Amino acid sequence: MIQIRPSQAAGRRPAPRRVTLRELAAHAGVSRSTVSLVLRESPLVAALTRARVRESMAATGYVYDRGAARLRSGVSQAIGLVISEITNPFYAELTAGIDAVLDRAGWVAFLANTGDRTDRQERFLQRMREQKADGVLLCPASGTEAARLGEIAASGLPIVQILRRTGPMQGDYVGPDYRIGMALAVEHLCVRGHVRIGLIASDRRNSASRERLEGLTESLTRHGLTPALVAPCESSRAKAAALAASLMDRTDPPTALICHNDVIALGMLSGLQRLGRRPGSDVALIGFDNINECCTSIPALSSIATQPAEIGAAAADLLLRRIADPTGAPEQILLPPRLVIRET
Amino acid sequence: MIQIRPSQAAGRRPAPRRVTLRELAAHAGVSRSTVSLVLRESPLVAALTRARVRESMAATGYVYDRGAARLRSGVSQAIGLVISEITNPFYAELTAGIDAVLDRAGWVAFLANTGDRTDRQERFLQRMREQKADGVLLCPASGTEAARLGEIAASGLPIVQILRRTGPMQGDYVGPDYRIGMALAVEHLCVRGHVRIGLIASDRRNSASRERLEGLTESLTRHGLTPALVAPCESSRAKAAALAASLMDRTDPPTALICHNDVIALGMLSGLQRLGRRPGSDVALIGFDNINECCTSIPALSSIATQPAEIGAAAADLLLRRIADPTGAPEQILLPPRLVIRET
DNA sequence: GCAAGAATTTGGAATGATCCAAATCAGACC
DNA sequence: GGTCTGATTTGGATCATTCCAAATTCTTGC
Repeated sequence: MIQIRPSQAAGRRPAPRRVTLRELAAHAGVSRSTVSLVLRESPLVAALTRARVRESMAATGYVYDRGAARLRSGVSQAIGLVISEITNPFYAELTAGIDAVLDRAGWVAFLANTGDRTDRQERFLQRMREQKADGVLLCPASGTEAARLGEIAASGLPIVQILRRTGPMQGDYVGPDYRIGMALAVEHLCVRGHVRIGLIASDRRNSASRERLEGLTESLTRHGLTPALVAPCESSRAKAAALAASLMDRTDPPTALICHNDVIALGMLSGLQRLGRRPGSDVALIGFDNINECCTSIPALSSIATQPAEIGAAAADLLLRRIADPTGAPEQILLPPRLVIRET
Repeated sequence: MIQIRPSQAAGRRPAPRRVTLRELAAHAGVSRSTVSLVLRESPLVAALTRARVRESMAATGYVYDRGAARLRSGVSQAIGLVISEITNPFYAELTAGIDAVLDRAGWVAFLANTGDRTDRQERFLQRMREQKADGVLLCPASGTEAARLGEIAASGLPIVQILRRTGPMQGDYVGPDYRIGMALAVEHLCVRGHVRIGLIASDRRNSASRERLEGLTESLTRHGLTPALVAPCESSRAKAAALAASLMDRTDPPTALICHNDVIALGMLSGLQRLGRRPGSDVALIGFDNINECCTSIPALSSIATQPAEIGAAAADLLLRRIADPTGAPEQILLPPRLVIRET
């Protein structure tokens, strides 16, 4: 797996050796230590010296070697980002929010897309330890064991979980408040007189699904109701569209559907339409996440807005704080969603 | 920017020091060099010795330090991935394709989202050099200067461009064959008797836009036609929807529209519908990229399929080859699109 | 039992930065 | 001029690995 001497290819272009800190120091006529202090913006060096070193940097085209620095200092300015399903637009927005914060702070992120599989996740976490990332933002794949994450965290790699949390929620976590989201949706539907409300759910083995279901049940209970149905569905338009028929064939079909996310809701939307049902009048339909597409679908999809970019930003922020202070008290940050009512 | 001693936080959890190769060697009763060879799967070591070292690895919980290895060997097994617009589903698919290849090969990627701005791109490329990535997959931001990329490549950081290419296309590049895509669409439309065919375009300063326009013009010329209109539009549903009215208000409105990408096409789709036009019968509408959403929009969007995951995989493949052999001849790989006709 | 050759194993130097304690420098004051 | 003090600057050790040439061990044939 680790390559030995990857065919060094007897450089025709002779791979122009980089200027090192040592050479830079010689060029500026100061010691290595002084240059190092300048690089790290230390206030210890005299203004004049700093200026001279800066000039030499420009003149020689010096490039800082963060890897070498990391070896001694222990800080790599890099984190891992583990996403379970990057092709879902929601995660793309989340990623953009994270990326913006990291860029501003001068950090970089390793990206991995697990496809919600624990083996890929495990492999990637291992690589993060090998690369000595300073921390990891993790949306744990369904089926991740809390104990395993505990081990990794204990080995000195701070983890902030996003969107989903494993086990007894004690570590750092940032995500939407799914319960409030469900409460908003249920409230809205009950006011309109809906009584048979169903949930198109997802994999029960992750907290994001469980919390949605619990939120729904609690909210319905407050109105003296129970879920009319709970149908699991993979997160894909096609699967959701296909599911529509079997739901509507029932003897007592639901009058309102809340979907685990917008991808499913949009699939359901077109599935229902192909069956000749008109979402919004025949059947109420509410998605989750409020991705861009909701505004332009026909009819426009109502959705519970979870503000992925803000969640990403808050998570990145928290991870950087945790890296700076590994012993601080764990934080659980829940961002309240809003309900965006459109035509369905 | 570079932090000095980020508040080492007087470890309560005492940050369990990692086992080093030296300690591992002692545990296994061999030399550092031998352990190093085992780690790199060298055939030089005796099977028995290898087994012993492997046992010790498991027993001590050793974690390879790729950063330290890189310092000596020069290979980091990490690359940079620079995307211009991650929230576009097309790029998300592309990223997934890249990620799959890298994962299989045991590499990791640094991710950056430039938002199509050259300053962010420049900043990120600088960080890649500091982190000593072995290479970069780059979708150059509009306005990127070819000379700048040349400099960077000459400094020893291999670059494979994806989707867009700057300047005289001489470096490594992987992307769809936009011209063929346009030819397919034009052919299809002309056969149906369309004569007034328009293009909803994008920023002209990148090759992906220029090649689309050129492809369209060439294909139309072969039919003795010229573009009925070329309207620039930002890559957003809302902007595209808003644009619809002004297009249809013309005295001689186009009967067919080809859109720069599906995001724009879907915005246009709903914009047209709100104006009371029926895409597919009143106006032909063809998108570009064939993202998932095309199948489930109502009416289903016809689109030129560019197979992002395959492009990503091919690009990652090429970059790994280029890293292994920096002196090889540059390759330009164009993947032929297919036309997927649906309801519009 | 020994030489030759192949198969393994090894220790010192190197990679490019930071850390740290100690050295040097510059003023201020007597 | 000498001493004290605070501000700068410095060199040697160190971080965890690989490289390389040389040393050691094992086979084989006579």
